[in-house]
Amino acid sequence: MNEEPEAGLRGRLIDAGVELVHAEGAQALSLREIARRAGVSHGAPRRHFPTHLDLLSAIAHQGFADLADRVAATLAAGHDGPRAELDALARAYLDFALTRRGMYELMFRHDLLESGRLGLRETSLPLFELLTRLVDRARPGAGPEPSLVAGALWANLHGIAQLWGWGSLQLASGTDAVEPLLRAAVDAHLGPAGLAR
Amino acid sequence: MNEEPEAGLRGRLIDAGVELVHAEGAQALSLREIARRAGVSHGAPRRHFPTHLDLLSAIAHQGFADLADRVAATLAAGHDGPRAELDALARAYLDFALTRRGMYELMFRHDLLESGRLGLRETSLPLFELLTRLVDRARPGAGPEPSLVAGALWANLHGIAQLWGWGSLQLASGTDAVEPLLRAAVDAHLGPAGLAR
DNA sequence: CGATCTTGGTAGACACTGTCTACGACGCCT
DNA sequence: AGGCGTCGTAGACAGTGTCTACCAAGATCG
Repeated sequence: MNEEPEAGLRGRLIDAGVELVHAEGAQALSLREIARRAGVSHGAPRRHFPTHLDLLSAIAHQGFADLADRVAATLAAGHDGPRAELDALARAYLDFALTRRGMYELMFRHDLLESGRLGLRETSLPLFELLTRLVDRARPGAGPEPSLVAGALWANLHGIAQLWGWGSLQLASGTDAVEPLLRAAVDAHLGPAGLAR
Repeated sequence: MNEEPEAGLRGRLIDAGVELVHAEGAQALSLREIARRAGVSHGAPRRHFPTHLDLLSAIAHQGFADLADRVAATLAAGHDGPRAELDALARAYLDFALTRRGMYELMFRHDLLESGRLGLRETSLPLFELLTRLVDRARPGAGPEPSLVAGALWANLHGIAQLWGWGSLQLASGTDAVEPLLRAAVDAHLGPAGLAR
C-alpha cells in the first residue's frame, strides 16, 4: 500500500522534513533548516523541488500516507461490523491528529491544498471513499446519501481534532476527555451504537 | 456590544491590519506592511504591541467581535423557535467563515490561540455559551448534555467551514452546494427539523 | 522657570528567510 | 577526447521580526 521510499537527495529531504516536523512542529520547516539537516547547501533542494511549497507538499504527502497506513492497520485488526469499524477509524483519525500535531497541521495548510501541488487535495480521497463505504454499510438505507453523511462526519472529525488540539473545546465544554465528544459526534451522524446493524 | 474603537496609533494599526487581511489574506499581515499602511516606521508598532503575534492577536480579536456582531444581528431578525435560531446561527457562522476567509484563518491560527495572548481563546466563549443555550432549548431533555452536543456541533461547523473553504469537501462529496451539508450536520446533532419543539 | 523623566516615534543593525544566478565537479554518451 | 546534462555549492538580493540607540515633544516637579 505504501510506495517504496525514494532514494537520493529527494528522499532524504523528505525524511529530514518529516523528522523535523515531528520534532519541532510545522513552523520549523524552513527550507534552509531542512537542507541543513539533510547535510546539503540551501540551494540544493531547488534541483528536486522548484519551490519551498513543493517540498512542504511532498512532506505532507508522506503524512497522508502515514495516516492511510495507520487507518489500514487499525481496520486490519478486525472489528464487529461496519459500525465498530467506523468507531475505530474515527478514533485512529483523531489519534493521528493529536499525536502528530505538526504533521496534521501541515497536511491541512490551505495554501498547500489550494496550490494543487502533487494533487495534495486528492490524496485524501481514498480515505474519504473508505469512510463513505463504511457509512453506507453501517446505516440503514434511509436518510441523506452516504457521501453527504460521510462529508459531514469527516468535517466533524476534523473540527474536533483541531479545536481539541489547541484547547478550545476543553475550555468551552468544560471537560478534559475527548472520547465523549467523539462518541457524541459519531452517534449523531450514524445513530446510537446499538441500533443499526 | 462592541467596545468603542481605540484611538491613537494602536487603533490605526489594528484597522490597517483588518483592512489588509480582508484585502490580501492572512499571509500578507507582515508587521512592516501593517506599519507601512498605517503610515509609520516599522519600529513604531513595538510601542503598542511587544511582538508581531500580539498585533495579530489584536486583529483576530477584532474578527471575533465582528463575528459576534453578525450573529447577534442575525438572531435579532427574529426566528420561530430555538431550532430556527440555531439554523440561522449555523448559516451566519459558515457565511462569515466563507466570506471573511483571511480573517477566519487568522482567528483560528493555533499559535495565536495557544500563546494565550489577549485571552484570544476565551473570546469565543460567549458565542459558545449562546450556542449551548440554544441547543438546550431546541432539544428535548434526553440525550447527552447540551455542552457536549454544542461542542460537537461547533466542531462540525468549524470543520465544514474549513474543508469547504479550500475545496476538499466539494471534491470528496461531489457536490457544489454547502447547504445540504450544513443541514445534514445540524440535523444530525439536533434531530430532523420538524420533530423537536 | 528650568531641569528631568516619560512617552512614542525614527533609523539602522542583525540574523534569518525564500528565490535566483553563476559556477564547478562529475558521470555518461558518442 | 570532447561535449553535455545532472546535481550540488556559493553568493547575492529583497523581505522579514526583533533589538538598540537616538530624539522630539510633554508632563512633572524642585
